[in-house]
Amino acid sequence: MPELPDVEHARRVLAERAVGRRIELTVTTDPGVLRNAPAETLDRTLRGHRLIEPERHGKWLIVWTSGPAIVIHFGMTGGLILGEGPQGRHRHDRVIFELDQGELRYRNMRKLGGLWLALDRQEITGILGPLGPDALGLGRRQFRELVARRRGWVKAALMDQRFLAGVGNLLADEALWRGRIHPARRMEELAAPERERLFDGLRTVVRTSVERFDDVPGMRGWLMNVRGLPGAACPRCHTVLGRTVVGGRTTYFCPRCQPER
DNA sequence: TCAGTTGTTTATAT
DNA sequence: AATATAAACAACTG
Repeated sequence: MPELPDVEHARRVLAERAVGRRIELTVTTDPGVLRNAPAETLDRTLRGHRLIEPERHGKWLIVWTSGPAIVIHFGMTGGLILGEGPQGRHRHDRVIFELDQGELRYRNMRKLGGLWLALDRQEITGILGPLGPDALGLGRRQFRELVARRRGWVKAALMDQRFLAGVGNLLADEALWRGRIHPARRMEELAAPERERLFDGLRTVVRTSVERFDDVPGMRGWLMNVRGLPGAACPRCHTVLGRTVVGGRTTYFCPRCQPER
């Protein structure tokens, strides 16, 4: 589930275990994931710098060093692995940062997403593009303001990174299911209590999935745990789930808990 | 062989 | 100006 929780997990691992380490060598085994600098530049620019506290905005990870920053997006199949050494390397480890102690690997099977080099915050802003507020720690009032100026399908809004940063297909379905809102309802037609339910569902889903990263998906009683299974039923009322497409993505919902109107 | 997959960008249409 | 849709990217799995 490379959505906000995965990226936040990676950020915490780095913060706890990699801050202070020095990059000795950057090995690029697949230049296809480098988006704005050739492998040689990446290595030359980063070499000798130490990792400092990383940041996250939505699904973007910003790995700061004492010099430039590495801007990382996981796409659908990416992640970071902190290893003790070269053992355990995988063929989808596309870039490897050899540290003075251990190594950091950017693994990405499908190569959507990638890795950027940025020299300052302004460059990072340009790489990230327009992003809404981060979904983790989003306040209720802020959410109300956001919703007030959005029209169209509610699920499309949740997944729109310019509206709200960090929520993808699975989290959007989960939040809607929790809030008992049909994914194809229109934002401007949601009544005030429905908007509050949506916020509550979103907050619970984002917070819980960040704190219990290892169990997501797979958490009992969650939509994620059953979506896609043949004959899957709503964990709440056991009605057979509905399946449709919203915002271009396969969408699961409970026809009973989340009525169309 | 075919359909499907957690994400984003681009083009096109409304 | 926003929003909706589809295709493309790419590499797998069932």
